[in-house]
Amino acid sequence: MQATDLPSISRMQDLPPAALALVAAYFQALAEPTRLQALNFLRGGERRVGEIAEHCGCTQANMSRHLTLLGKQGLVARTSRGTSAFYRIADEATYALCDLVCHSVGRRLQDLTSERAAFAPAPAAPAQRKQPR
Amino acid sequence: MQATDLPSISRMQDLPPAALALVAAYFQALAEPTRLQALNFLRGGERRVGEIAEHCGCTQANMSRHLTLLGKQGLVARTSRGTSAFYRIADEATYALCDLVCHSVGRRLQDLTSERAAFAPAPAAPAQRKQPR
DNA sequence: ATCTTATTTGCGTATAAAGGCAAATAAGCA
DNA sequence: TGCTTATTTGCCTTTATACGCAAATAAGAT
Repeated sequence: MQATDLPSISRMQDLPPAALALVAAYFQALAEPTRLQALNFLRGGERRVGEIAEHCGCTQANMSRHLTLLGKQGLVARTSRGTSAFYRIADEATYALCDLVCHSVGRRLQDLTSERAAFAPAPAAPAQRKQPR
Repeated sequence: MQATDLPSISRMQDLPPAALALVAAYFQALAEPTRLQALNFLRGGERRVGEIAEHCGCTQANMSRHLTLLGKQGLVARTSRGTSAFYRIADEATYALCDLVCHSVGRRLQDLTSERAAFAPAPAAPAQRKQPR
């Protein structure tokens, strides 16, 4: 039973400015290295908070917060069994999304690298850096 | 002439933790409603800073900053003609990316809406809100 | 050269995010 | 019940971000 008149919005162009805040919050959830690392780790399947924290090299408390945030954006889902809490990827779009960005970033990294290579034939001692600061 | 051994990384799984910071920065650029609105606007083609600012209802100074930030992540490109600066979408992935997120967000909005509808048959006076806060 | 328009930058401020640490909560087990 | 383990929450500090406003810069036009 469908509730409203939102036909599953598919293009950002169609969003009213107010709704862009939701999209921004979604991106915000992905805008943190530790959270991305956690998501990467969760590709291996459901994991406990402690495991994830250890893998990412941060405290359990912080990882708990990160996972809560990801959960609020629907990126991960939580199940508690016994005294443990298991998290798993909940939004399949995450994969495509991250890979898409990785492609863009990778391409840009490559551009920067070859650009730098063109300016500095000798690989050692990057005296005058050519990075975008 | 290809410079390095980076074969255009395509999956985030393959990224070393250090590189995740770059991906995070990319997402961070998209994690702001005004910037998303500006990107939306730029779908119509190249625009001046002033135009974009007006469309988004913010000062020119702030829009200039936003666009600079988007530029640093390779999302937009700049061309100056006369006394004006024109910006345009530079990363085609942006479209796919935003639409992907809009789909996820839209679906989630729909879920929340129908969930709320199930709990509160009367549309007025949301006394006990059922939002995720 | 001076003025005008468009854009960018500097600086101060307010708000949000992340992490450390300790305490609170929850679920099993002796 | 008391103990243990796992997770979450509260409080604080630090750092980053967004914005307002004024001043600086850039490119034309008179």
